[in-house]
Parts: sequence; structure tokens; C-alpha cells
Amino acid sequence: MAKPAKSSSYHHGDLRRAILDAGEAELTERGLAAFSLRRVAARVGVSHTAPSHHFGDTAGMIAALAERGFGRLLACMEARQASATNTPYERLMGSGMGYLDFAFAHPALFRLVFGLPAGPSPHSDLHRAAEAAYLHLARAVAAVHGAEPLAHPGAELEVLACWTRVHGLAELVLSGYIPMQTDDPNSPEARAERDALFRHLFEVQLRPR
Amino acid sequence: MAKPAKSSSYHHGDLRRAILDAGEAELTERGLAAFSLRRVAARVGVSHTAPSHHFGDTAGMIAALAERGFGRLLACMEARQASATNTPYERLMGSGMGYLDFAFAHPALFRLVFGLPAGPSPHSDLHRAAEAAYLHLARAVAAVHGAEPLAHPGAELEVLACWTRVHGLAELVLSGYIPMQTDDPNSPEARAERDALFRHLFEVQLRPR
DNA sequence: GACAAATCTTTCCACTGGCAAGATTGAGGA
DNA sequence: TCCTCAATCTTGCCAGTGGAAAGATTTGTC
Repeated sequence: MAKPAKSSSYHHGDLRRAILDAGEAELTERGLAAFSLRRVAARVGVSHTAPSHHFGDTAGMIAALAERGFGRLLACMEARQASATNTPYERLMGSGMGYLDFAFAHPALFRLVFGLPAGPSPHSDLHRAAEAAYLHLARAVAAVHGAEPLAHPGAELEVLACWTRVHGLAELVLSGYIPMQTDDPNSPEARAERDALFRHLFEVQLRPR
Repeated sequence: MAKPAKSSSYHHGDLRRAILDAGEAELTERGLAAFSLRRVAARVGVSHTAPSHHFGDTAGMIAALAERGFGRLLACMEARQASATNTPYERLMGSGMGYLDFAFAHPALFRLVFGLPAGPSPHSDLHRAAEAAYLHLARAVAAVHGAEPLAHPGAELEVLACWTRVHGLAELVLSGYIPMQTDDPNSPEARAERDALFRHLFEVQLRPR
């Protein structure tokens, strides 16, 4: 029945989760560049080598954080999709906006997730977490056509089109290269501004002549 | 008349450029995560504090590398645009493909450039380098309409649409989340594969019902 | 109750970036 | 020509980082 917290000072009880929590907090507070295993350990009140027993090395911990990140991304997409008007296209828009919500609610985690190599280990937890997020998008796209996910040829390309568009927007606004009017990126105003921009950019068409 | 190389072992003569070259090489060989000022200095054969006199600190050197990166990005876009069929739309496609060329010829530099905050210093060299690249794209888009760059309202949104699409594709293929058939990303086959995907994704339209 | 495995700590090492102080060099003025 | 001065580069130092190795503590299992 889970782990009932700690009984002594040794054997924390749920150290893995505690370290991940601390790591995520450090990430949002200090950013990826200043990320330090020792600081994370200190934050939990544990020796600086304790994390290595749960994650191997730094790369392992980063991967674990990324896996969590994919989970949060998926949650954001589902939440926003659920609150969308009940037409398939609006639900697809909702998923995209949820993608943006995640990027701006957890910028450093977003950068970390997509800064990692997608991995030559297609059976890792990280890979499965990524697959789940991709499938969510594929379903949303398929629903617009009233079809099964990834059914007809070219369906995958449509998914990729959605993905690249929302992802490019997220990256460039995060960098600051696309400036926003609203300062606080988590205010309702900022969200509305992003959403409108996303809708517009998603549909713009530059036609050959 | 420039700087005539070195006369002695002290006073390198063109150390700033040499350090940037070495830094770029280190970046491509070891990646951004393993980037080390000391290693760069050693590569040039100079003491580990020498770079600080030219760039201030690490952040300064990174910024200088990013500025160079924007230059290379612009060069790639111009080169590819120049070799495109002479219709405005094909020239725009060329710019986009040049963008991709840069991303895959210098992956770490690409990541570095767009990983940096766009900067609260709009008068820095970095900012001007970014502006130049943006203007190139704006001109290419305007030419499709036969108009002046950024003339009519909504023109900026069209530029952003192009930018986000090509950027999202570059990021996701670089990460490996969009898999490519060809292994070596700098082979002509890989380039052709990317180009075709870009053309397709650029034009896909998911229409509301 | 004893043994084995898991969990965590302590100690050590190589490496990193930045600061301070000193050495070397080139340029411009008397 | 010489001499001063600023620019350039080096040496020496320090705190901080990640990881390896070995030891201490606890839990689970027979």
C-alpha cells in the first residue's frame, strides 16, 4: 500500500518521487542550464549521491523528468480538449491549445522534453510516454475526418502537420522571437492571445500563385 | 589590414575569431551539454581565462556563437533560395529548405540559437542578426503576393505561419520524434526527403468540416 | 534470529567557471 | 629613441559539480 512516508532518517521511503518533485521544482526555478544534482539532493535533505541509486546518473534523472513531462503534456491536452466545443475540429484545436498551455506552464520542462534525443531505446518508459501523447493527437485528427486513427494513407502526414505547427509556435513564443502583448504567460489574457494566434496560424494558407 | 596572425606566443592576434571557431567545433563534436570554456581554450592553445577577456563570461561567448549562428542560418536560406526556380513561391520554399539545411548541418548551433532568450537587449548584435534572418523571410513571403515586405495587415501573420511551420519541423526531426528514412542527415537523399516532407506539411490544410 | 539485498552516507577525485594579481606585448607621445 | 600605458594573456586560487568506491544502516526473507 504505497510507501508510508519515512520511519527513520535513513530509508526515506519514497525518495524517487521526492527527488523527481524537487528536480522539477529546481527546473522551473533555476532553469535547465543551472540544474544541479547536488542541489536537488540537498533540497530533499539527502546526500548528493542518493539520486544515483534511483536514476543511475544525471542523464537518467533527466530522462525520468522527461517521462513525467510527457505525462503532463498529455494531461494538458486532454484537459483542454475536454473543455472544448463538441465538434471534432474544435476538439483538435483544444488539444493544440493544451499543448501550448503545457509549454508555458512548464517552459523548462518543455524544453527538456523536446531537447532530448527521441531515443534509440523504443521500449523505454520515455518512449511509451511519447507514444501516448502522439496517439492522442492522432485520434483528434482522425476524428475530424470521422475515421479511425491513422487509417487512410496520408493521415500520418496530417498529424505531423498539426504537430509541427503547434510545436513551432510554442518554441518561438517561448524563445521570445514571437513577442506577445501580455506579460505573464499564465494569465488568462495571455492564454487567449496565444489561442487566437494558434487558430490563425494553423489555418493560414500560402498558395502557389 | 586585418590582424597579421601572431608575431609571438603572447598576443595571439586574432584570438576572438579563433576561439569562436574552436567553440563551434566543440559544439558540433561534443554538444551543448558538454560544452566547456576550458576545453575551447585548450583547443586554441591558450589559457583557460583568455576567452573571458573577449566575451566576458560563458553567457557572453554563447551569445557570440548564437550571433554567428544567425549569420549561418541566413546564408543557408539565401543560398538555397538562389538556387530555386524563379517563381516567388518556389523561392519561398527554397528559403524554408535552407532553414532546414542549417538545422541539420549545425544541429547543436541551431539548438543553441533558438534556446536562448530572444533578449531584452534589442540593440545587441544578436538581436540584429535575428532581425536580418526574419527580414529575409518577410521579403520572401511578400514576393509571393507581389507586395512590399510586411505591407498589408496580416502580412506579419503570414510570415509567422511560414516560420512556425518550418521551425516546428526542424525541431521535431532534429529530436528524432519525426523519424527519417535516411540515416546521414547531410546526404543528398536526406535533404530530398526533408524537402518533400516540408513541401507537403507546409500546404496541408485541416478544414473545419 | 541471521543473512542478504536494498538503500543511503562518507570520502575522494577530476573537472568546471570565475576572480585576482601578475607577466608580456604593442601603440602612441615626449 | 625611449618611455609610459593600456590591452592582452597567464598563473594561482576558490567554490561548486558529477561520479566512483567503500562503508554504514535498514528492510525483507528464510
